[in-house]
Amino acid sequence: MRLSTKGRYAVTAMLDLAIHHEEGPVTLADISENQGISLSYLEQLFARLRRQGLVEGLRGPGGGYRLSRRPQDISVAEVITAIGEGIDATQCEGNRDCQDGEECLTHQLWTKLGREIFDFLNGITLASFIERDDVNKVIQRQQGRVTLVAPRLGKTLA
Amino acid sequence: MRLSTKGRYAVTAMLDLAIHHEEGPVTLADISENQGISLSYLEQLFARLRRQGLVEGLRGPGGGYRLSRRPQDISVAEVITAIGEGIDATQCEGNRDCQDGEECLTHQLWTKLGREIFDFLNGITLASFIERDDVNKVIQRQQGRVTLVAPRLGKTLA
DNA sequence: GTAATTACCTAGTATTTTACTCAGGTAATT
DNA sequence: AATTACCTGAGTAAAATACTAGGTAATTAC
Repeated sequence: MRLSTKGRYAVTAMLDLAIHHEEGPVTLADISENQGISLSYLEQLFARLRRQGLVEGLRGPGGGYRLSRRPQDISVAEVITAIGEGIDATQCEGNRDCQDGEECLTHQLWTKLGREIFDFLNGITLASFIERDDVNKVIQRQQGRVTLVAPRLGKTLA
Repeated sequence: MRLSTKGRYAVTAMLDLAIHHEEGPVTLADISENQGISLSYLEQLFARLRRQGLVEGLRGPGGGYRLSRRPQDISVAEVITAIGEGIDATQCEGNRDCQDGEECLTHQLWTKLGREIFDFLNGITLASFIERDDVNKVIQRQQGRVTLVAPRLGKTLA
């Protein structure tokens, strides 16, 4: 289990989609502007998310991306693994022979801990995370603010 | 909250120390051989762990590193942050002004999730992780094996 | 139809991080 | 005094990160 800024981008972008799940697709341009991520980088991330079946793209005006499943059916762990951060990456990857014909201590301990972290993140869905009071308050505030200041910003925050 | 192979090295090395906590200090040379990490790289990691007060080094023959605190008083989260992976690393780091004078959505969502992951890992101590039956079984097996095959390997697995 | 909008794709690249190597220190034990 | 350990800093190859540039394809609005 790995966890880097790349995973953070993917998760927050997916949360953005989840927030606007009822309102139709969200364009990457909106997410890019919102979250300060370059458009092309987002495209690369979403290419993976799409190949993993987490999102679907809709071309043309009014298009964008939307979640393939309901927000309550997509976990944070799924998003992180979808962009390729679920790979174990131990030196002795598949090998059970990394040390004298047995698994090494590193392998055993880390795969165990990694699985626990995965299980933990697998229990957090996009919906469960958004539906909290504290997070919800921020979303409401942001929506109000941006609608007021720049209503043409797009669906992401409008 | 970040989590990379660097963090894995640190955590597994600390677990190694925790396993032999009753037996005196463990040398980096032993850990290096055990876990397949270069000695100098380990020295760099342990320099940080020492500065954070998680371990203490004992020089001279028979020396090595040992935990500063009891294994039940050191959490996995502490180890990861000690080597510098606890830093938030959002683009709008301390700034609450990253977007139009307000915190951005990314910042809010991720710091929230990051704190949850931290709390989770903070609940796992070196002792609690080792004392499980399944992990313990592996440790026992490894100790038996190495003692049999190469008794002079050192304290780490002997 | 045509033009605009959006997804989608490929290749290249600068920067940072990772993981390591080397070369020399300093300090404590025997 | 010799041994064995820790410490420091500089350098470096490989990988990951984050981005740039330039296309093609599908859909919508006119």
